[in-house]
Amino acid sequence: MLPQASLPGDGLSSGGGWFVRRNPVMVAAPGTISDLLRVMGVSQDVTQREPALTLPVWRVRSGAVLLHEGAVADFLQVVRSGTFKSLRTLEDGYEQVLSFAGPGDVLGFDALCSGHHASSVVALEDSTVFAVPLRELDHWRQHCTPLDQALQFALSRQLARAGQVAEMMAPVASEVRLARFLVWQSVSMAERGESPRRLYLRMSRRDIASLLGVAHETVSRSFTALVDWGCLRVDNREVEILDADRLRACAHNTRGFPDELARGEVAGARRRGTCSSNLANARSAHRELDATRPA
Amino acid sequence: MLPQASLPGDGLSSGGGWFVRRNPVMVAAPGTISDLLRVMGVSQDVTQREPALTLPVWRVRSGAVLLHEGAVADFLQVVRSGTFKSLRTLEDGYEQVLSFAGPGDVLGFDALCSGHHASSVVALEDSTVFAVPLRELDHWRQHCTPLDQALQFALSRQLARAGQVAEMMAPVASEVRLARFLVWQSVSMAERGESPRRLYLRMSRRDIASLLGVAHETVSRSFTALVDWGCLRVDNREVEILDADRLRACAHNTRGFPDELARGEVAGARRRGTCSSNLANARSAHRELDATRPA
DNA sequence: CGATCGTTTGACGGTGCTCAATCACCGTGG
DNA sequence: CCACGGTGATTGAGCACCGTCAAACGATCG
Repeated sequence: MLPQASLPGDGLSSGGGWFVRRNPVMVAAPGTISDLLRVMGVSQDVTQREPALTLPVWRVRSGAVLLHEGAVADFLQVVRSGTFKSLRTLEDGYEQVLSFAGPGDVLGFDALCSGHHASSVVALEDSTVFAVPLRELDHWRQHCTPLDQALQFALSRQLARAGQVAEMMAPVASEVRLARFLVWQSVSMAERGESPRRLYLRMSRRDIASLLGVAHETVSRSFTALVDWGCLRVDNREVEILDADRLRACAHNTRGFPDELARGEVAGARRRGTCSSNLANARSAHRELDATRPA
Repeated sequence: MLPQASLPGDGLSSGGGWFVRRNPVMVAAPGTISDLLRVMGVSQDVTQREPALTLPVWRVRSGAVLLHEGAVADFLQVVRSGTFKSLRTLEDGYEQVLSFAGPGDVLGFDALCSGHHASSVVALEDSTVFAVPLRELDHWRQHCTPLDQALQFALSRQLARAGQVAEMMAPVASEVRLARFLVWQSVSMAERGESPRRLYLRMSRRDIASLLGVAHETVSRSFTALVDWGCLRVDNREVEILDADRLRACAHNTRGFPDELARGEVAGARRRGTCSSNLANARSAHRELDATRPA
């Protein structure tokens, strides 16, 4: 029932069939620069300085492709409402999800260096975006300093998030990856002012699986494992975090079930032998780094 | 104990041990904006417009930590020469390599949104960087348009690369990941004007393993597998690509050894059963995407 | 209500992680 | 000069996590 997206009933549905339909995106009423800045986190009002500047707002239906990988880049997009996933389609049809984006996030910036989009972007629910023409981007950045700084800020955040995604793809137990993903989702929700305990996941198990680098069946199994361990309550895409501390402990641990929680309370759940991992660079050669965390 | 850190006797070592030591990086002669722009790929000379602007150049010895994860960010770095790795240290001491950076690449931009570095940066060989004070960054960007555009270009490329890294971490056979990594390294070398056939890897097997999301022993085994398949010749960190087409074919295939190469020539090397993968989003639900590649 | 897709659960087999030993390489110091 | 400790790279053996295949159930929408 997808209980409500962000912009219900826009009356533009256009009924046509799937991929033949030309416009997965449709133009809505234009927005102002102030609207754009607000969603990007700039409180300051610049209406008086640039009153006339407006830019198009597009509606994107759930499942529609906003940006096509390989297509020439015309616009930079900033999410106004809704949720998107960014993905690359590998040569054999495989889809690798790279990130999820919500209000305030920038889409399509990776196309600037080559002129072609390096990744596709698909709406996970009915959404709206600001479409900034690439031709005018430099002009606006030079004439609207808050916009420029907000853009740099968003790009920096996007790079930092790419690192977090790599952490979630790190070769650790699948339950740990899912726990990290849920913690990450939780703090994302909190940053947007929503409840960090009750999550409604907009993405499918497949998408989560691709982001975490596991099979989607494994995501299901990891969900039930976290439920068995008392961390969560799960009903399809609704997730309630019952024990945030335990979930975080699981997310921090390299492999499987955290040690200090293994005794008693969750009987018989312990099944892995080792808890230290040889994987990758644990305790590698950079002693300067180790020095920052004295034994 | 902790036998020596990054600076084998630079005179600054201050004898007092490890992390207390202040300067793993040393100041060299300052560079000009033109130098910075040149390494970032801007041919245009702006010396006449901004003749007086110079900025510090730092020397970073092999193994030294240029940026510390969690530290407050003072500078933005642009690689002038050498190679770096960027990594995040997880809570349990695990090191996740995020990317490798060479001349022209920007380091530390992920700190702009939070004020603290989201990742550490370590030199893989003796290197030099331009250090751009964050306080002056906006000023320079506004007064030197080529620098600003070069920065945006570099950031866009960095985001695109993050996607490629995710592809290399994708859950496919380990030999495929290594093949993708080598192809990626090869084109990187070609872009810098060096030979795409003969590679000298600056990073250790551990670092490669972390980037690919496998154990470092598996990287060794995958190297020997690619050698057995006739793709490579490997001597420690020197790699010669013998059959680029076959290597690319292996990199494109989802799992293991490419089919069309399996017969005859490499006898007995075939050992995997399936070649199609259920993993993640192969052929998932987005019909618009399929429309772009007609059957 | 039927078709389609998403989710869950089960069983099985294989890839790759773990542990371990060995070798090569290097700078150090006897 | 060679012995010595330390690091990195390689190879082998064993096992278990997770990918694959399969089936069943639930959800959604026409």
